[in-house]
Amino acid sequence: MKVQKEKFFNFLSRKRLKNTNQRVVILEAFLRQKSHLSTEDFYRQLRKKHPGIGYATVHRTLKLFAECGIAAERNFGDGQMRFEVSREDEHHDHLVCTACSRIFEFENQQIEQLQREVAQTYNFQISDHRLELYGLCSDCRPQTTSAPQGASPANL
Amino acid sequence: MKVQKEKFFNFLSRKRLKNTNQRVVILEAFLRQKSHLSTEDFYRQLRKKHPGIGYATVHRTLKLFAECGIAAERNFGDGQMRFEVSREDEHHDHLVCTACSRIFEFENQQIEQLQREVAQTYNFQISDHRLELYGLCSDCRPQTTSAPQGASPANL
DNA sequence: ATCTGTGCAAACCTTTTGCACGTCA
DNA sequence: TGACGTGCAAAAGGTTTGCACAGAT
Repeated sequence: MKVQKEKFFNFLSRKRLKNTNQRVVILEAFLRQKSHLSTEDFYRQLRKKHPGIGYATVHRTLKLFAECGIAAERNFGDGQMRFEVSREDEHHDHLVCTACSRIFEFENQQIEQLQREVAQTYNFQISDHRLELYGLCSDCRPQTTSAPQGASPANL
Repeated sequence: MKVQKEKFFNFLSRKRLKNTNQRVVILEAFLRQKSHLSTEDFYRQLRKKHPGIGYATVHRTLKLFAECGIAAERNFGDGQMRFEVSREDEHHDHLVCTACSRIFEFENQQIEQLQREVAQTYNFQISDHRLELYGLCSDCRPQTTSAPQGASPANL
């Protein structure tokens, strides 16, 4: 996570932006964040430790993260924007459980390669892509083959 | 498109819903619609010929279409919901041009198969999926001819 | 000292809903 | 006739912005 911190601080000084206490707090909470939290959820979690912080500040800071490349905005169609830590060297896609709302990540080079081929067919220059599989995770699907590994109501 | 009409009318009678003039008008406009219009755009287009119709009616009717299976809701992350005609026998994905906003459809069975394999790996029961490739379409990309890949600064 | 950042509240934008009236069956 | 549908306007749910004060350089 050091890479991302440096990247952000470099971004700040390059743009003549200020390195405030709030930004540091939000940055660390963001990098420590487990998964794909919505701005709202992230904000609520943050307020537990830093009650004085404002939603707008969090929102604007997350936007800065996205602008400088350490965060990626995600939108799973539920009307909420989500942010996740973004690393340069890897791209992953998502499995979204429609029952418990948990989100799992996966990576598949074959699919990525086929996407490039599709793009070539259409003479399309890809800059980004998103692939999401919606359905029931192993904990939520009707007959779990083996033992459920952690019955968790999870988020919300 | 006859299939969809019948499907909708069956749906209406099955649910004891009424077959109003507005619903017919919206249904026909929807089936005639070329591409992935947002509710707002669809509504504006519809009002040209049917100025009396209300946004809420259009919205509720599109939801009915989705519920009965002749429409699929799409969300390309721009904060607007989009509806497209949905056929049972085919699934397609999208190429979204970030310059001209046009949306192209494609179908790739290999990718679909790989998705099923990924799901199996995670013991995930897929009910739906979405794959979108974002970038520049052939009309919008800098040089369509033979630019060596990588000569583009891309986004920001 | 200056210029940016923050927190609050309000604006915004799209989707959804309540309600009184109109319409289909 | 009675239940459902419609159109209007307002609510809701989320994101974004204006502004006056606070803080970083």
